[in-house]
Amino acid sequence: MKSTTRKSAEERKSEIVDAALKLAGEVGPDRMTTEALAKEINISQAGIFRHFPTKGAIWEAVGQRIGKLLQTKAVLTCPKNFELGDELRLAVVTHLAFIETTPAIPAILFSRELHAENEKLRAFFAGLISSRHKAFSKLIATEIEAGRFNKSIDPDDAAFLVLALIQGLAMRWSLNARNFNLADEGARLLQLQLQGFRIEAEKAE
Amino acid sequence: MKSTTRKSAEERKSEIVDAALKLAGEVGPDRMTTEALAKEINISQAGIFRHFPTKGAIWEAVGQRIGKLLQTKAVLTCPKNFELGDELRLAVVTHLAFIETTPAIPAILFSRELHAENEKLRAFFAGLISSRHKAFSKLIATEIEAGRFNKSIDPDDAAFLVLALIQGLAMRWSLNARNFNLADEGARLLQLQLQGFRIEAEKAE
DNA sequence: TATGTTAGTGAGTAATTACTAACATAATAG
DNA sequence: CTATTATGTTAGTAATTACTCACTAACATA
Repeated sequence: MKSTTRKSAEERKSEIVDAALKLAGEVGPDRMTTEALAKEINISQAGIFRHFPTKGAIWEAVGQRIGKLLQTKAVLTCPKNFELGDELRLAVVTHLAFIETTPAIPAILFSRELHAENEKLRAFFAGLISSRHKAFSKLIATEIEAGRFNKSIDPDDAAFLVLALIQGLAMRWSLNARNFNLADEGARLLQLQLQGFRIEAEKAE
Repeated sequence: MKSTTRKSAEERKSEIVDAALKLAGEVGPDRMTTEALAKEINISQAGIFRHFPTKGAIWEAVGQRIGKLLQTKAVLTCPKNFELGDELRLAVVTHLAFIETTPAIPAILFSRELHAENEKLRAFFAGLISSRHKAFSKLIATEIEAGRFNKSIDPDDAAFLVLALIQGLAMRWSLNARNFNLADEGARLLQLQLQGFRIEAEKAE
């Protein structure tokens, strides 16, 4: 196996990022070595460094990729004709479904790479999360203006609760070896969460 | 510095665990090497292994220590004479204050050690969290029975929301370089969270 | 004081891993 | 067809790090 067809740098780069995303989810971000990456796409370990100068650069590319995916998924599913007031729920469930198909996301969020080694990556993810927070906050503000949510609620704080719901759930999912359905569990909890925001909670009985 | 007074194994073990807890919070759990540990308590690196057979064993001891501390703090502060209905809030704020003084906890929760390398440690922390969940659930059930919380609420789910609040907040704190007050932020968010559970939320105007 | 035990050390080892250097060949432009 | 460039390989290196081993000195006590 010495000579086969070669791929363009662009294509290879993309392959490497794909593989990184896959392995980060499967074996964990900190066990994703350049060796493992190389094996995954059938090139030599040194070959990786033809396309990325450092491993950190691979992580940054992975961050970018996740950012794009998140946006794509969010945009793709959002403009459907859902009854007003369900946009928030839709956004959250979409997000959870995305996490479920891309388990590397919480894994990276819990990784040493992000928390200790790669300041750039940390800042990038902090930005991603912040932008989600803003989006949730805006949706909640809309609900309040429409008189569906209690107007004493601070949209930013409420958005933090919703974000925490997602992150806390992701953490539980991770600690429990991903052995339950994220989107289902999330939908149920969100129901309870949003009920607390509503102006006329259907108080049973 | 060749010979000084020696310490008992018990004492040294305790010192090592203390140092591990400290360093895990300061430099991160996965950067806490046996070398760093040894330096922290002024013995040789090899000396560490007189007291623990493997590094994993140190982590397990750290887990135990955290478990004990958590229990101590929780027990110490709980039986005060707070107005009924504030026990839950007290429990959460106490927990957050504890995390704030022991930042190794969220750090460990996000560590590779826990998520990929040390199944025993993962199980231990999963157990810790589970027991907190049960405690919260019980407190919430009490509130429901007392007619202060909406009786349509599932105590387990509500407890998950409260736990998620803590964990999500801890994660934000971690990602933001711990640059805000955990307990304060938590108290405010909890207010909003619990307001949603109450039977007579003070709907402003 | 002799003796066994235990805490501690200094020097090393094996494994891992990001990264490099020298060389090789496919693709491609002139 | 040839020269160049881009993609790839093989074989390393330096650093890190958990862990071992042979040995020593402090301590207890018979």
